[in-house]
Amino acid sequence: MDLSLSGSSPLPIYQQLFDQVCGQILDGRLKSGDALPPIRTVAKELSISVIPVKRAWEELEAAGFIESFVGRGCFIAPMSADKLQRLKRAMAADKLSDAAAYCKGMGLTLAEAEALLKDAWRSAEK
Amino acid sequence: MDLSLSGSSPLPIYQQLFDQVCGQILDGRLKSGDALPPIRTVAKELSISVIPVKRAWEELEAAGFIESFVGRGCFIAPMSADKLQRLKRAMAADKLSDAAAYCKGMGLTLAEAEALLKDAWRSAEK
Amino acid sequence: MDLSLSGSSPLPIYQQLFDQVCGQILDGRLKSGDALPPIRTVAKELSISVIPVKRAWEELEAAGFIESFVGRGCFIAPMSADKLQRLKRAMAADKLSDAAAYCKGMGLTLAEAEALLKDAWRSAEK
Amino acid sequence: MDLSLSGSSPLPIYQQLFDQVCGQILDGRLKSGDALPPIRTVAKELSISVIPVKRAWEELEAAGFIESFVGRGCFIAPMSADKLQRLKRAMAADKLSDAAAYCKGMGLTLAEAEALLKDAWRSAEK
DNA sequence: GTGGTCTAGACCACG
DNA sequence: GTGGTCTAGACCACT
Repeated sequence: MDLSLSGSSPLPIYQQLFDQVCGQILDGRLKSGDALPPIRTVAKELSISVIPVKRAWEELEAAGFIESFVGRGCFIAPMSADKLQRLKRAMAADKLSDAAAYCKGMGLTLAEAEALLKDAWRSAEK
Repeated sequence: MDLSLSGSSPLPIYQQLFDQVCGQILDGRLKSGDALPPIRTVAKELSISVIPVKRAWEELEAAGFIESFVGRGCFIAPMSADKLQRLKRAMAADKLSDAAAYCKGMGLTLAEAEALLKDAWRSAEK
Repeated sequence: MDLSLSGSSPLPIYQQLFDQVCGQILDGRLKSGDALPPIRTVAKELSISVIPVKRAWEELEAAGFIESFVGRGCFIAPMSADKLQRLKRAMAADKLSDAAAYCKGMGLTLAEAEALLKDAWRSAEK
Repeated sequence: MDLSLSGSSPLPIYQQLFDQVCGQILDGRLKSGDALPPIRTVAKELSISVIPVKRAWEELEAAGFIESFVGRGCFIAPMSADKLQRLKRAMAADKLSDAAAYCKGMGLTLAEAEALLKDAWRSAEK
């Protein structure tokens, strides 16, 4: 379980943790039933207090990504591959929809937006 | 000059105001030389204090979008059509770049992303 | 705004606060737009830390009962009288449904349950 | 002896076990003198540790529902049909009383509560 | 002044 | 050991 924090990020710690765990579930690195490390362990490894870790885990639970059990730990919630796939597409569509609305508002044409998307895709690393 | 605030938005008030004025400049509703309403007027219309309005105007001036003259008011800064155009494309490209990186992280292909962009474009109102 | 804590209650502080504010919204003592007292004030009045107060307010916001604005305070969220009414009935129906399922499991008849409900209603104070 | 655990329940494991055994005694599936399965057997079947099972059995004994004999096992305690009946009604009345108080607090009338109870009764399966 | 986030401890119930 | 709740401070951005 690799987690890291960016001191330069404007996002709060708990948000960064949420995003990373969420990402690892969506991209398959974490699967249903996998145990998350105890919050105290994560806190110690990242040299932060338990509070932001706990908060991240809480929001993950509220979002249905994980389940927590007192005395046992936290686990990735059961989720069908199909549901995962739909979630991923929905989130991606959401981001693109935002961008599309913005470009339209700026007076760009669909063709221009597609060209920009292609450029961005190519220059995106990883 | 129509400005509005969203109570549900996580963005601070001054940021919302900045974005709206900025957007109206970029999409042409506000042109070089146009006068901005006095901050007290805006504050009264939106039922907020002058402080966030003042801050929004300040940041607009710092970003070069407006110019303020004590005793006369604030005006949209002169900007060549060409510069405006470049600014617009740059901001749109930025948004698309973000979305592209996200979709790539989610494992989507460029073709899938383009399809989603087209869908979003069609379903976008306004 | 009267809030109180029961030291003997098994419920956590934040839960007690949530229930009380929620109740005051549902029974009309708090109306849309009303300001909630600042969390620090509540904490001081109840001689507790800000944490449980903040948590209660957070859950109220997540549940859609209130809205919070940095620097301005927290306010009862706009909600139509109709929606309020529906919410109240839904919550009451939920409680009764639980009780009904339990009584059924115990082998009681509907008539017996109704008789017990009437008794309870009469003996309920307030 | 069928016992099951709900991962989504907020109740601790020992409590869930307690409730189920208690319920089976009250609804007649378990009768005076019946033997309870050994805690190790239950623990293995439910894939949990013996600790919560042991605790559930202990609380059942403390509540007078079962008797345990070292080396022989645990058995449902003798209880007159009359006492059982009274217990059942008392517990049902308790639940209904809670619900009644809640409905009253919400401003519902007795007639409305009865109507909701009837609805719940009909829609309750099992 | 407000709420939002955080540190560095602590105690509790549960397993 | 685990997570859940809490105290008593602190700093930050926003109004």
